[in-house]
Amino acid sequence: MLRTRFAPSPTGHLHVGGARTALFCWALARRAEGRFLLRIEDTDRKRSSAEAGLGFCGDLEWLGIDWDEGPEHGGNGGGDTGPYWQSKRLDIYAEQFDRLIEAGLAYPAFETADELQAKRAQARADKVAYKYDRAALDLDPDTVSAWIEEGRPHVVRFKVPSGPIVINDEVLGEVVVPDGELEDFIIRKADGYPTYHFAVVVDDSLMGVTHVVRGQEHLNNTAKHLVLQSALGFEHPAYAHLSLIFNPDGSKMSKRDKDKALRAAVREGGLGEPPAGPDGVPVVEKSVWSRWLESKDHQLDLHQATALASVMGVELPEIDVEDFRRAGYLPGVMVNYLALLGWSPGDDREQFDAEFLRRHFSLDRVLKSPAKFDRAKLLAFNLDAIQALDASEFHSLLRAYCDAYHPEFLERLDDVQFELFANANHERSKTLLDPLSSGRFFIEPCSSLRWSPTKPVRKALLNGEPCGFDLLESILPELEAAEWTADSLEAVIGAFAEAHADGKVGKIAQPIRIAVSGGTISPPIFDTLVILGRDRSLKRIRHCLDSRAQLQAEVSA
RNA sequence: GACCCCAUCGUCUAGUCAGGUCUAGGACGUCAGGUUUUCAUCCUGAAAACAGGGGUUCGAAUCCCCUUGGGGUCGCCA
Repeated sequence: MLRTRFAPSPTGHLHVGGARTALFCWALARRAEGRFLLRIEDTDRKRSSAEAGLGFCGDLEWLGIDWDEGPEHGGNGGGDTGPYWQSKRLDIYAEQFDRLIEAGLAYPAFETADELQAKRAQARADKVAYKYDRAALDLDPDTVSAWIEEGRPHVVRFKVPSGPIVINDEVLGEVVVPDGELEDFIIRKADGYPTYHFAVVVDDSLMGVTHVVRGQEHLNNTAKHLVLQSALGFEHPAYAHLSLIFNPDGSKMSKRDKDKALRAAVREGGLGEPPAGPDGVPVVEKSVWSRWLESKDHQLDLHQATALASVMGVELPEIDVEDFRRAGYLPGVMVNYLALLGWSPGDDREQFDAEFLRRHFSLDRVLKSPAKFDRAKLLAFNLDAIQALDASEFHSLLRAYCDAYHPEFLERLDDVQFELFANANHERSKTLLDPLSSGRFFIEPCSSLRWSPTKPVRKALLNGEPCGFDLLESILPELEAAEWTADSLEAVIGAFAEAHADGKVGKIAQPIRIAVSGGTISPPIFDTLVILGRDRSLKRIRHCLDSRAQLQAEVSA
């Protein structure tokens, strides 16, 4: 049976590259009626945290990617080839280490990380490629035993056999790594934990993974994994390396991009100290701050990063699935768009759902070349998907979205108003966030409205004869007398336009829009008035008329 | 620097593996018109690509080589 796995390290949210890998692994398994498993690669004791693991489980679920084996979460997971956290498989690795060492295929090495670092730096200065010199192999066996006896810290290195290594990749074809390219890489760290290379090989084999689908940044690692598999007597799984996803500028879209953006901003601003937040307290603790600046290995957590970005006025790049969810994209659109980055059905069809993908996905239609992530196209797809929704679907999606990210809309609009608000915004929304950012005026108090003399405002209120203010003045009594429904308001305003504005509804609609919203953007004016309600609408129009003199003064100034 | 990967409109791509039907198709974006009470939507139309050079072949976007360009990796990270 075909088995695939997605094996993220729990360092944060799921980013789009990881999401696409997971999606392809999932689709491949589903298509073949195989199994898809999730495994947490938490062999880095410094960086792993429990919450982060759960974070991307939620992201996967939101995308509709379910897994058969792995951490149990929301009905997914379980399985009998676990545990699915590498940190809980230490005894399994220990067994495999012993086999390798006994067979003479791995050996202890005593250089410290700092010593190795220095040698690498030296090699770079000398402009030669660095490779571990196998010094530990020349050590006298008695010395080695004595050192181990006395507990001297050491790593275990794999003795890489000579000869070229051939990778048969399902996407790239045959890739040959020439003889002598690999050094004797470390398979067990000084703290006893396996390195990625070792854990991944052992786990993939023991978990029965038949197809390894991962990003192309792993292509070089595959050579290591192949020789390790041979040494351990494991079968080689099939490999498929996916091309990278790029930012619009052509660099690799990376989970570290947010961190990079912040570092750049800090460097540019010449910040020595962590800046203070609105409450006067530094947004990042001083010790965290200096540790962060010391090394690129340290990243700020999401909370700190967001706070820092906000006080510095830096826009963090959207790279996590969660970022797009927050920005109001639909999960099906993300799946669709992600799938299109490197895969296509082969005809002109571009828009499809997960069901289509699981029926048609195959590795032989995966592109070798990298793809840039195009926000504009994603946005266009999101618009199409939103428009394809029926009114009640859009309404409930918008409600759920507000509930998660902008509860103030649910607090200040009652159920009837909210439904009207959803309906009135449906066809003009590209994202679930759109109606909220253009519709803030619906939930703000009337007293906070200000009319600034921008060009469109001047045009609608001050220009012409009669001008918008005049028209507002004269329609006000009619509105006060009107029944407050969209139909009746339309009739009243239509008739007014016929009588006083050359039959052009726009001439009166736009002044009203500006009066009640403070700006030039709103849903259709009749809907807007109904959502706002009679009292608030009339109050705002009067308020606007009251500010006529001031506005005129500002214009002449 | 060493090794590896990649190369069709600005972007995602179809076509490449099985060379001719390709005066290279679609989508997003852009531009020009049109519809519309604002914004958005919607409609019509246009511009826009086989990176360059050598081969192979009757014939090359498609096969081979070189160049150029882009990217990845080179951690006791994964």
